[in-house]
Amino acid sequence: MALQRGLESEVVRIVECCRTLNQAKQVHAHIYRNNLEQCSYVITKLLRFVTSLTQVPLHSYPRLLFAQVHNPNPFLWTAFIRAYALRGPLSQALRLFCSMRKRRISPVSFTFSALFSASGAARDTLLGAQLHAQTLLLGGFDSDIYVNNAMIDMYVKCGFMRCARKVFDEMPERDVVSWTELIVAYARRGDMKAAQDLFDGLHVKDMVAWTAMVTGYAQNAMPKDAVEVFRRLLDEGVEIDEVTLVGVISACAQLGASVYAKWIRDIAESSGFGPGSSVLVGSALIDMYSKCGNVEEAYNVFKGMRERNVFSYSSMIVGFAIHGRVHAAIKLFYDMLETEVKPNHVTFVGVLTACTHAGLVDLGQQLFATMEKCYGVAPTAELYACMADLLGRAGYLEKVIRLVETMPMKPDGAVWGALLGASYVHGNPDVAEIASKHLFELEPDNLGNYLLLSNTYASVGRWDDVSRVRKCIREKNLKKDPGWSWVEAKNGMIHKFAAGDLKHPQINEIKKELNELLERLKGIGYIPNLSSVLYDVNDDEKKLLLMAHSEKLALAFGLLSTDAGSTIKIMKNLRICKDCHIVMCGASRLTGRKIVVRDNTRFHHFLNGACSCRNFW
DNA sequence: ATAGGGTTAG
Repeated sequence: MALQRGLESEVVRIVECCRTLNQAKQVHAHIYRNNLEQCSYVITKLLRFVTSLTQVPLHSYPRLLFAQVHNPNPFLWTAFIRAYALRGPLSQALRLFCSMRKRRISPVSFTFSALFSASGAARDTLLGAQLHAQTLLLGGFDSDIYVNNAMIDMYVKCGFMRCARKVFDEMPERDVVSWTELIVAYARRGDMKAAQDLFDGLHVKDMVAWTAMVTGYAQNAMPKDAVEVFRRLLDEGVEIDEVTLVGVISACAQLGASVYAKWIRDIAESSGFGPGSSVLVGSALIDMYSKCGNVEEAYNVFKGMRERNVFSYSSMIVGFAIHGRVHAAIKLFYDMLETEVKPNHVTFVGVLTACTHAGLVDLGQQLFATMEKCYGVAPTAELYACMADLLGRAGYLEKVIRLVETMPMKPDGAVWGALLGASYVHGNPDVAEIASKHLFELEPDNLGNYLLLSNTYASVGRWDDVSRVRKCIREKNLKKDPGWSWVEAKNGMIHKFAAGDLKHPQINEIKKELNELLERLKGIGYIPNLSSVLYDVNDDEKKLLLMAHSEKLALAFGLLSTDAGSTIKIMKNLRICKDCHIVMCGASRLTGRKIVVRDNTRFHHFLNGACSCRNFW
């Protein structure tokens, strides 16, 4: 007996060396020669290997392996069921499970965890619940930690949070995996409060649990909290890996400040996950640098990567596009086509955005038309929105309407929003009415849409319509998002300004600097652009309101607080207005400074009186 | 055996 066991484990060790199907078949012959072909243990190992080869159909050789054992034990059954559970069809996995039950063979916990995982992946709630009932009927499984964890995962994937929570609350013993599964589930639903409460109650936090919190905050647009959690994780001496880094890098990208960028880059490099060694970290850094206004450094990271994937290319293309480096974006796209890396729909979002910013309608249309046939990328709603923006901004409003009518999915807010924006730019209230009618249904509380419609009316002097829309805004009690701007001082400190904000300690100096700048600008022909004011007030009041725009305050502070010759970096939460854009152009000429403004969608690089967007935004 | 993963328009 002992001799037999020794032989079994020796053969199993040989099985574990298999790398190809042919090798597996040779080992199988060896198994025959040693009379081990009925041994479930050995065959289970071999079956696990051959079912991991995705090119081998399960009904061919694997099925033969399984069928030749007369009395397969639960582990062999499970290995075969698991293969179908993972690779499908799920119905076949169930059929096998039923035969196993008919033969009165008891499943093991692994059998259930495989089936739960498959029903979760298939979002098959009914099946999941039936299997849950089975575990209760059979008994003994309700205390099994693997089975319970798999059940939590299944309910979470199917969207049944309360069932998942009930399993969690009632299981006699939980491990860090059970906790993390729920933390992630709450974070994905946007409930960071619940996630944080659970996390606080977890006593043995490991790297994965910490990472789930960092990523959760980053994904819910709470970058400061993400960075805060990451700092605490470092303080506690928890190990980090590339997944942890990606979460916090994404948070730093949202913060958009150079100090955070430098801080996390150093940490990434010193922990051995620099862009040279990790595609994941490298791609995240590309996105971060471009969102921090440093597209050159983004490109340096890109060039320094040993391996590049679709995320690296897409992030870089999008980066070039939002910085107005249109030709760099398009060139990189064509370079990418020469590599093994296949573009996806985000790649096309990037290259189409680049076309939009340069008004390259023909190229954009051609790419959009051939995208699916040549590159296997099916058009998504986002891509239709890009096309609506491309055509609309170039003035082809009817083409956008035709595009919307023919798109295979229901047009979303982005598509109608692009059309409304284009109607405003081209002063077409009739089309603006069509777009806003849909937008008011899809996004009833989005003030921006009402303002765009109202301003489109105003631009052609339809004042009755203007007051009608304004009345509607009042009735709905919609409030304008306060405009904020941030600017980096010399030491990397971030200073925040609201429109008309007088609370800054250096406000008097700032006002003086701004007034002087505006006077000098008037000397070279600057006239305040009163149509940038969205309020119905007299011209003097409009001039005052314009002067108080947060980006102008930020600009003045930037001029005061940074060295002559250095770049001024401003971030803002709303779209930059025409008047501020004119002022930034002029200021870059008068002061010789480079000014970079990140508004809510893209970057403007002002240098020597011109903007990288060529006044087209 | 089970948990954490980056790029997206107006």
